[in-house]
Order: sequence, then C-alpha cells, then structure tokens
Amino acid sequence: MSVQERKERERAERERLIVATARELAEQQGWDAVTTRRLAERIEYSQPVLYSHFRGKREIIGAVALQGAAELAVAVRAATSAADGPRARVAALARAYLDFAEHNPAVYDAIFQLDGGLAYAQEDTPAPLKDAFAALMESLAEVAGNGIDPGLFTELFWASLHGLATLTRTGRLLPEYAEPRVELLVDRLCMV
Amino acid sequence: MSVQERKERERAERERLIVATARELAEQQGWDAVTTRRLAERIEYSQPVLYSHFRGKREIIGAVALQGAAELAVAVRAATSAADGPRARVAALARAYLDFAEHNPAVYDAIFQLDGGLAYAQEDTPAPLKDAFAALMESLAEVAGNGIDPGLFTELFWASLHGLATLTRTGRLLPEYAEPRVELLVDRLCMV
DNA sequence: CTCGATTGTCTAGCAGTGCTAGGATTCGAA
DNA sequence: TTCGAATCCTAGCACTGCTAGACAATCGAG
Repeated sequence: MSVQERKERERAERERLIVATARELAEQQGWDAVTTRRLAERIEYSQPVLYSHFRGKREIIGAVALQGAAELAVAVRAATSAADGPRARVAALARAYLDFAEHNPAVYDAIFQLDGGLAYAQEDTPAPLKDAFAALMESLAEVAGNGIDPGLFTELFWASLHGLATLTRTGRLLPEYAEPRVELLVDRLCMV
Repeated sequence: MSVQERKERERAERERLIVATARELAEQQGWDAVTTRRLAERIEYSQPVLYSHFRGKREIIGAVALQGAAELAVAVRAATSAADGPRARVAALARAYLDFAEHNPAVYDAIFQLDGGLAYAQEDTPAPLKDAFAALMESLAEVAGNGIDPGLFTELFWASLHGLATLTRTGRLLPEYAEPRVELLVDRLCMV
C-alpha cells in the first residue's frame, strides 16, 4: 500500500515538474521552443514519459493554462480588494489583468491564444477558467449600468482588455498610450 | 526586351498565384495545413520555387496579410460611407470589422495574430496596414470626444473590436450576446 | 548554326517536429 | 531467489521548413 502511495506521489510530482518546466521554457524562449524533446531532456526523462501523463503537447499547454487561469483570478481579486470604490476597483482590475498578460506572456497565450484543448463558455468548462471569469465579473457587475446583464458587460470589458493585451504585446499599439488607453476604457465603459 | 518583360509578367503572375493559393488553403483548412509542400503542389511547381519569391513561409503569410488589410480597409470604408450620422457610422464600422474577421478568419489571423514579419505602429509599417488603421480612424475621430486624441481613441476601439473578434471565433464568448455586445460597445465608447 | 554562359527548375537531403511500437530493465510480491 | 508486472527507453515513422547541387532550357555572341 505505502509503496503504491509513494509511487503515485512521485508520479504526481513528476507531472507538476512537467507543467512547471513547460511553463518555464515557454516564458524563457516562447512556446515554439517547447518541443517534446527539449521538455523531456529538461525533466531528465525520455520523450514517451510525457505521453504517459498527457495525451500530447496540447494537453500540456492546457495544464499550463489552467494553472495560469487560477493565478490570474488570484491577481485580479487581490488588486480589486485593495481598492476603494467601484471606479478604483475596475481600474485596478484592468491594470492587474494587463500586468499579468505583460509579465506572463507565455501563460497568457496558453490560456487565451493557443489551443489547449479546453472548453470555454460551456458547462464543461474547467473550474479555473470559470472562476477567472467570475473574478472579473465580481467587480464589473457593480458598474455594468442599469438593465445591462453583468455577464454581457463582463464579456465586453474582458474582450477589450484582451484586445489591449494582445495588440500591445505584439507591438501593434503605441507604448506611450498604454496608460491613457486604460483610463479611457474605464471611464467610458463603466457607469460609475 | 519584350521577352524579358513577358518573363517578369509571368513571374509576377506566379507570385500572385502563390499568395492566392496560400490564402485559399488557409481559409479551407487553416494555416497549419499551409505547408510549403502542399502549397508547391497546388501551384504545380516544386518547393524551392516558393523560396525564389519569398524568404520563407513567414513572408507568404505577410503577403496574405497585406492583401487582407487592403480589403479590410475597403470593407470598412464601404460600410461607413453607407451610413448616416456618427453613431450609425461607427456601428456599421464595428459590424463590418467583425464580419470581416468572421468570414475571413485565416486572413484575419495573418494580419493580426500570426507573425508575418511585418512592422506595426512604426514609420516603416507597410502602407496597407497604415491605411487600414486610417480607415478606422476616419469614422472614429468624430466620436472620440473632447480632448481625446483620435489616435488614442481609435487604438482603444480597435483593440476592443479585436478582442471581440478573436474571443468570439475561438468560442470564448457566448454567441447569443454577439449583437448586444456591439451595441453596448458603440453606446459606451462613443461620444455621440 | 553552333557553342558557352546564364537562367530557371527540380531532385534529394538536412535537421528538426509530434508521436508511438516494441524491446529492455527494474522492482515489488511470493 | 525467482517470477510477473509495471516502468522506461531506444529507435523509428511521417511530417515540417528550408537548401545545396545537379540538371535542363534558353539566350546572346561568334
């Protein structure tokens, strides 16, 4: 029994190692550099071991995405809970979201850009993804305005943030406008 | 002389064929299916011929992107010029933009998602990209509001559209909210 | 008309990718 | 100590983007 438990523990530990290494490698050199060979070498196992934990590379990306979504939710809640008043809360939310995207580009891509084989906006959507959306909605609901569905408003606000995050990172927006863009977004979209 | 001209014409024609075929293949089966082998086979030449026209696959994507940007600009201008009043113009712009993204997903990706080796938001940004941005700004400038830089406002509005376009297409937003999202975006962001 | 030189194109191949079949090895249970 | 099962790795497949070098067609000069 104890032996089997130890093996399961080691297996789980190795799985965490795979995800952490994939994430690390992706943040360091981009997802293109995360090949099964390199990943296997870094965890000091052979390639096929990866496939005993995940169906394929896509599932590894998905695992990083779930981890990242949980962290994003934490970051958003931490930022909003430290702010006073609806306007400040939403501004803090926006900055926290964009900061997360800026400082964890690979993870952000795993969540929102790449195909990790995850379901979105459905019943079988994994809990971390639902929760990340919920974290946004908690602070956004109070500024949605009369007669506007909080879910609808959150989707729109989120989409705007997502657009800013991705276009900024690929150098498609002027860097000097970064802050005014956030200010304008919050001022216009939110009914304070 | 005439012989050389004919050759150059044929060469240019073949280059158009490459770009058109790449685009077609990408729209049919996604960019992943656009391999140099498949592309070469479709144009009935060998692989190395591609490299006598483009430095690599990335440049082919870039060529599709430029073509697409020009079409996007046309679509946006056509939609806005057919609408009366600032509010209607911006709504038409938003719908035209999102329609383009929906009906030309591969081209949209080439422009805004994939790496086509193009420069953005710089002096050496290719004309079609600058012009597409200009097409947006033409209608958006009049609703930016007092004291708000039109460029800044356009960047924000564009980012929101981009977020909506990408998140919608990857199934991350509820389809039934599609229209209300656009309405809300236009109502809130624009100073009518 | 002939003959080099210059284009143009293709065949074949490189190093890399995700993924897997099947053999070798290790290790716990008897 | 031996056996069987679980574990892991070697080797390989079919594919990717890209390129060197052989080959053939074409052209201009004599």
